[in-house]
Amino acid sequence: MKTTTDYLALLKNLGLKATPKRLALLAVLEEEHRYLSPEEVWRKIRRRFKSLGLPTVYRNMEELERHGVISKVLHSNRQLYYYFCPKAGHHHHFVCMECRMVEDLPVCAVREMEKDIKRRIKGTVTSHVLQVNGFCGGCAGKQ
Amino acid sequence: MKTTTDYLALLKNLGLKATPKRLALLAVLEEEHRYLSPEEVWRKIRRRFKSLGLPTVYRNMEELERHGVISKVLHSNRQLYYYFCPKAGHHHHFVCMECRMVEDLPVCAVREMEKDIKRRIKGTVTSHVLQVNGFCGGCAGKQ
DNA sequence: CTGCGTGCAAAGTATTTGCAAACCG
DNA sequence: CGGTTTGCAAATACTTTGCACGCAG
Repeated sequence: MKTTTDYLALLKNLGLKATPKRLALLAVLEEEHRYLSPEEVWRKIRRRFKSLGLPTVYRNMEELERHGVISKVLHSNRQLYYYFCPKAGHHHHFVCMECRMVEDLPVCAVREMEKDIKRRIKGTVTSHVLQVNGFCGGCAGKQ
Repeated sequence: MKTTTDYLALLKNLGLKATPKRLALLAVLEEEHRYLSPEEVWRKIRRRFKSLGLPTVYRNMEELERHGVISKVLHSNRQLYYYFCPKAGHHHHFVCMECRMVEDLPVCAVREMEKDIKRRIKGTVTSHVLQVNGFCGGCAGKQ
């Protein structure tokens, strides 16, 4: 749990203005500790303001993703979902398909594969996508 | 390169009717050896028939993907792209961001991570997504 | 024949864009 | 004050759906 001051500093470091809407967006995403779509975020915070447009939420989430504050979650319906990403540095995520909880996975096995891959493709690797799906402890029990 | 007979058998095994349109779709996807969107496939084969609807291509590609004959490629624009997947069994892909070539990666690092992951999340892992992006031998040289 | 496959037209809907007004620093 | 940020409305465009007809097995 972060304080408003933390978010202020976070945004300032990125050269982004700390508007009330950005702060609310960040707070909701972090509190939930689950991935949310722009519309879901919008539903959760819109009433706190006299007006809040859905495009604003889309734009802010996209911006924050570019800066690595939040990260996209892959979903089979190919819609946009984001997760507040507390961990810095390279890592990946486990995503619970039931409750949407996301957990950081500090290990990255792809790094270890890269030498093999480079030899095989005789090219360069610039990025990779990795996400592990399943059921978290709580949800696996209920199955 | 497969023959029409190969595709006939392939479709039969899946319980799908071997229509001329399905055969053309499969042949194009395999020949290209690159990922293509439904619309791109449609453009390439529509003139061979007196009529061919884009929805038909969407439906067939979705169906073939379900049966594991072709596989989805992740793209930053979140549109649908498919790749004809010659390799059977569990594997992942290297995708060239320049020429769209896809190459099978027989190694799966995630399998090795799973024990670690399961301990960490105390849940169950049901699936994972892994894709390596970069530039293939030919395209890396041109950069 | 008989049920899967397809064409066509139409809907759906998440996401994006443009521009003027509001606001943070 | 000056450049961001936002609201609103509208557009975009990919993808999906419904239904009647046609064709593969």
